[in-house]
Amino acid sequence: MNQIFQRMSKPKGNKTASTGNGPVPRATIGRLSLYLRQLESLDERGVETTSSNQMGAALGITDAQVRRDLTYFGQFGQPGIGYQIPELIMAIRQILGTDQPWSVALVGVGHLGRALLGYRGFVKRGFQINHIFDHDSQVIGQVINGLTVSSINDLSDTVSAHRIKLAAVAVPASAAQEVADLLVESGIEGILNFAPVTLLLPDHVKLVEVNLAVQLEQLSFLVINESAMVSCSSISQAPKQDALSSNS
Amino acid sequence: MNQIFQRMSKPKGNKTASTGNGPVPRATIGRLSLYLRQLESLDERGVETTSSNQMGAALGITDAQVRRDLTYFGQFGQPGIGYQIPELIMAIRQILGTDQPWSVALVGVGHLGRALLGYRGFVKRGFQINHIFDHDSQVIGQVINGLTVSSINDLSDTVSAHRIKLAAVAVPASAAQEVADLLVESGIEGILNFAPVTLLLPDHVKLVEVNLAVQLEQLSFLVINESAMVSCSSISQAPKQDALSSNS
DNA sequence: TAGATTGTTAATCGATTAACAATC
DNA sequence: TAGATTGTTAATCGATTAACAATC
Repeated sequence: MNQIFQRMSKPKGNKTASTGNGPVPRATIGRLSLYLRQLESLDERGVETTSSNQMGAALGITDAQVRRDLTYFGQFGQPGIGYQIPELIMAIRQILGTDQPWSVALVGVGHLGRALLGYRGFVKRGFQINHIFDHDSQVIGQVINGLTVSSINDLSDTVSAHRIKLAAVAVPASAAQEVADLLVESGIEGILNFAPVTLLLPDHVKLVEVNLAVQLEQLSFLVINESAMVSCSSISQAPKQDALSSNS
Repeated sequence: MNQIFQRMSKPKGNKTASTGNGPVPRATIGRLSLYLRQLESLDERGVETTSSNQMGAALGITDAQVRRDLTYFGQFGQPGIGYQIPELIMAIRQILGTDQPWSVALVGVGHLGRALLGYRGFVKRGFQINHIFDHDSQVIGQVINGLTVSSINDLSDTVSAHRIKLAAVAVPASAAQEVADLLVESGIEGILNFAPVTLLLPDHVKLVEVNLAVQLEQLSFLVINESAMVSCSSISQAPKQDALSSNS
């Protein structure tokens, strides 16, 4: 069991948690994000309590799945009552690591980069883009959303000086591996990659790929196969990787 | 068996295909996109033949998985030889429905919309954004990437007149459901949704959600759980839906 | 021929769900 | 109390993989 599991294992201090729970399915993490969004929406409307049944219904999954997903991390509900929404929101944020803000470096300030800069969903979830970099001397020095574009040459110093852990890579495919190498050298811990290339990274640097062409191909497949699945969220499913609680 | 399966079932005309193959796993479709990207890359370098072993190694999956994925749709290889790359590329394109171009309507021409407009990966994969719409009268009439921004009021007429099947929704969360309703009324068949809301759509309209906050939360989870999985592509995994070959 | 690699089966592995005692 | 709902187990379902005969 690693840090987060220990931290979350007895949130109510009333039971021994997750004995024999086994590894966390990958899909569970994606669903936790969706639970969180749903819970935040209920919270904004002033709802104070919910049930696994209600949460599942909103996302098209079973109540058993919701409860199972949560119990990988502890016990958050009250039998007969359900879940206290503010409490569960805090718990899920802690599990996902968004109970504290993350500073994110953005590399590549084209349209996609600017879209990410302007995306309020990031800030809302505790991700703050604090440093932006580009290769293009025409762009360097520009101020966008209150941030000055730095030269890619400064990336290494800035990332290591500020101990930035996360980066979003929004550069052309041809430059992505080079940028990734720079980030790795500078001590980055996780990369969100938008470039349509398979990045090669050391094991200790985590990677999430966002591949828009893949998403659109999923959609065209669904459309031409009328009988196929109804919808499809962006919960990630990796090419076979170790299960979540296995060792890296 | 539906259209595509019949079409693909005997690509080499030499065997009875996919008897008892069962439904196509959802993850298989996502991997087909990745195979395609890998194959195109090999093809560009002039490589003519590959093997399940080579393809799997490039994506970190087993050779058995690659072969299994392909045999849901037919027999594309030669024992002892492997796969002819150009032939397999064509076959996968046909499976995914990208052997013919798709016309895509884009709704919302903010930074994200512009990023999508400029994304060469779409065109390369046969997706062409031919119509763009926005709500903002300041933006309507502007020419972006050779396309004139139309009023959202014209969306319905344009989509139905041109029988456009796919749309990308890149509007704020608050407007997304309204836009989706408009698209559905106009006869759209598939929606790629970038707005962070759960869209409600009739069953016959397919949906793929791209949720950037979810992706970043996956990344932060991975980073704070050092022992977690190494990486994570954007192959979609839905909250439980029907399997691919089941009926809609 | 010997070596390589496919397509496919059966075995394994992992994730989801139904069911229910425990609890409020 | 009766009704609701949890946490958890065992059963089910689905996806991956090892192994191998068939084939080039």
